[in-house]
Amino acid sequence: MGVKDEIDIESESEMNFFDRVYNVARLIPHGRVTSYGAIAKHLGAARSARMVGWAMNACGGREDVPAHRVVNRKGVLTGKHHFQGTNLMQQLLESEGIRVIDNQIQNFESLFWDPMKEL
DNA sequence: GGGTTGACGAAGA
DNA sequence: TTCTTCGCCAACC
Repeated sequence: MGVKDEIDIESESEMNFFDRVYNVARLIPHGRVTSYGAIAKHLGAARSARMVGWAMNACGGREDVPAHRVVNRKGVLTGKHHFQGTNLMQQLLESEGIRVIDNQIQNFESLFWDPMKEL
């Protein structure tokens, strides 16, 4: 029986960077948003915020990954162009009670969800 | 194999 | 204070 040891996720550190990004993104509660840098920082790569964005691009259109809840540090929907349609990202956020004006999330600081602080 | 790009962010001038 | 530059690392040309 030791042929295949159950590869349990003992530690997230063993996971790929992309998977870890998706894992955190899934934890974002509805009606809340976070930033790429916050996720990167939580993963221990504070300076790899770009990789988080790149990971979202690689996610494709996976519903498990609420990429629309991830914006840059300013609360601007910088990646909305990567979603289907022109303002799908904004509509998804507004659908959760988040007000978005001109690609800018209103009351961003209050809606901000810090994975390090919440987790 | 090397240079550029990218859904970012922090630090420096 | 704003503007510029660097870092980060994977993917693309």
